Amino acid sequence: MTDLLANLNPEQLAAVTLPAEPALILAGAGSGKTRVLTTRIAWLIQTGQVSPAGLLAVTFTNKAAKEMLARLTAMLPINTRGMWVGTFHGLCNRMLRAHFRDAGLPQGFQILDTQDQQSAIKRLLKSLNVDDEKYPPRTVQNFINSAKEQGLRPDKVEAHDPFNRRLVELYVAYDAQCQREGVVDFAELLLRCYELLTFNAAIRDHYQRRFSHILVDEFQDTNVLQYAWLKLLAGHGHNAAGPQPNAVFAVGDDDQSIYAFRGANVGNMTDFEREFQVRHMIKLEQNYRSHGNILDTANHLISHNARRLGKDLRTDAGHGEPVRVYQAGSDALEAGWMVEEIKDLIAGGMLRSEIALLYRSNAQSRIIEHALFSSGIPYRVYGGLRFFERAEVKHALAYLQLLENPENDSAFGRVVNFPARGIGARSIEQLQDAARMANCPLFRAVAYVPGKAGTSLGNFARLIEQMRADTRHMTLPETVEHVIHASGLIAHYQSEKEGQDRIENLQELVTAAQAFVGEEGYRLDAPAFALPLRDGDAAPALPADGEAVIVDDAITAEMTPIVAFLTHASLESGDNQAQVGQDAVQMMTVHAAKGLEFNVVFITGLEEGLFPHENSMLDPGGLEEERRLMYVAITRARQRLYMSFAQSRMLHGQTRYHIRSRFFDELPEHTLKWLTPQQQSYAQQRIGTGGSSSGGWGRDWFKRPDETGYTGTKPTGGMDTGNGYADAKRSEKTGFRVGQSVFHNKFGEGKIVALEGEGADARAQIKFKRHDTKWLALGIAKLDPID
DNA sequence: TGCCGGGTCCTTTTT
DNA sequence: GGACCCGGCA
Repeated sequence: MTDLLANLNPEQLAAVTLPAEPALILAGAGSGKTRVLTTRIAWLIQTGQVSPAGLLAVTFTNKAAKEMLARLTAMLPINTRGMWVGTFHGLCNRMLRAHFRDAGLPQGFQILDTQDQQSAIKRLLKSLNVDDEKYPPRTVQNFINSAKEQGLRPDKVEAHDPFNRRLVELYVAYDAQCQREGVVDFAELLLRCYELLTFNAAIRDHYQRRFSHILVDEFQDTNVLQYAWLKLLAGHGHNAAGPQPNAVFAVGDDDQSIYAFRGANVGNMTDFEREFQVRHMIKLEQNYRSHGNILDTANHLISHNARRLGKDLRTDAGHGEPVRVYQAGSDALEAGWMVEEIKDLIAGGMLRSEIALLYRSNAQSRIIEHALFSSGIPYRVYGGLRFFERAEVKHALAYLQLLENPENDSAFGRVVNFPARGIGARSIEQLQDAARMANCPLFRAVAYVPGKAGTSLGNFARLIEQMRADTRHMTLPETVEHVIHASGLIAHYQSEKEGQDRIENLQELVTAAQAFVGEEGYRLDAPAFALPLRDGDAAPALPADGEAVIVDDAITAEMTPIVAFLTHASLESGDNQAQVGQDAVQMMTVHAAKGLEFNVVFITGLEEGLFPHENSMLDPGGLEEERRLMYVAITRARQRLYMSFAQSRMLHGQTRYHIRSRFFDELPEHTLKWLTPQQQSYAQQRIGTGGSSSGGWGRDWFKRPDETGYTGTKPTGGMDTGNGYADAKRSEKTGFRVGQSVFHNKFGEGKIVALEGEGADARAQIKFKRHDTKWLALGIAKLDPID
């Protein structure tokens, strides 16, 4: 045990060895957060306070879960298989698989990823003849997901206007469609599981008794529903199984909350503190990653945020180098400068993989890639399409889905005519009519379509039936192999000139299936264990501590290997790129960099409108989130940090002129070293600003703020600044607020960018999706709020 | 049925 | 600038 706790600093030690009570650990960047979390688990087990089966640890990403398990195995000689360590979605999936009947789901329910969900919604809108100008699939999707993430079923969603009432109707129809087809989207996994625990006392009691310790990683990123789910499992409040709620050990950093835009609620941290009457709050402020100048820069910046729990990172590492700041004439020059710097670094012995190039938005990567490519520096771009999201892979998976579940109309629609087999839009329409008449899935409606269309559809149905028969006794990898050939996918891509990569990906899918079978130990002859808490069980058979593995195997046995593999594919979309292993410069968005660290970090494109992003100003608190994002970016660096910005940049096909980011005005002077003079050189001016002169935020961009009196708070133009709360006040006068989405009968959907005047003079500037940005008089224009 | 061209959109993203 | 979607045409 002494081994386990050796080398922890006093705060870490205190956190690891806290008593079994609610605790909140404020873990700053680079403060050894994962170490504390895993050591805590190991310590709890080793001291006999809990068995591996009696704790639940939840993370956001599969990567984090795997990392935790790997470190745990290194610390303790235990079998981590069957332990409840995973992502929110993974753990909910597991519970739903075990209790599928109680959850009202079919046994082999399939999981929709974001793409699948979008196409399901498109299909729904089409079948209901909904005007997709007024109700774009994206809008409907966001509406449904955000409702679910707040734990709201359609009957609980407040809708005060016709637009929202219609959205609620669509939400109802969408859920019905999913239920009919036996599919579940990501948010549904969580909501369904939450409802399972809410409405089924026996199951709730079971898990509440079982998980005496609950550990949560990245707690600042939890949304309302996830927090509610945790409260249920913890036995907090009136639903408690026993007098004592289970010990929730939440680790998070409010300063690194960068996912509010997708529903994360930092407020969960203070709510948790209050609702669980947290007596143990420990701050981990000792940073083991970055040099002093880098930390000072980060601390200084983040101190400009008003809403913080408060925390200051410190290091023993010494000041180190200053933060280097570079002003470039253009985005191309910025990239060119970076390439030169990188060459020097590499020449000086720096590993390429220890150099990270960060940017705010993906669109910025292209020009940097171009520069790196031209000078022959190997690089790797993170983000973008992942393995299981590729079209050809999705096609193959759709065939597998259809083998398993012929009711899955999404899968049917995806591959009925892919590869092309003469089934066109008209045949599909006939089929849909038939399905509607007979009130059955498309697959079964095939029998009711007469004539030529019926014949080609019949051939397709027979193809699927044949595949199902042929693969009945095959292993999973054999099945995948068979399907990619028998479906005609391989042949199709062979005839396509650009098809070679796709064929390789399909082969890779077979390999993935092999790896999956190997890892998960799926055997077709797996003994079927009885599940606890199944229908008809008089007394729920609660697995005693230590029997976690049995439950896990039971779930495995309930799922066919195909369902298990499909689930794996949806919940874990795979790696992005094949070229792992090579020593390459790392390129990614700041969001993607969270949790990573590098010796050298370049933060690029630090310009007003880009970083902070102009759209962030529409949300209340948006600027603070951008600042946290910047904080995350800075704290990725160990030894050397560069920051750069360009005076002109190609954006959306237009040259735009930006002033440098206001964040520069929030950094301490003494940690920065400007590599460029304040005035750009003549040569830079010529290359950088050549041609266009439109757009921009004004004419002072080429001067430092101290010369112009520019305070860094207000660029010209309609962009609102500051905290966004001022606008919330204005809404009392006009009934509208900045950032609000509205619908106009003529111009369609838009977002309010600015408001001015009051009463009869009140005007709103609205950025319309399908039209230009316009000023409209609120007394005259009829605007419907749509959010 | 399938291909081409025009129109439109464009922050961040995990599951 | 570029990806993606849809509509029109061969």
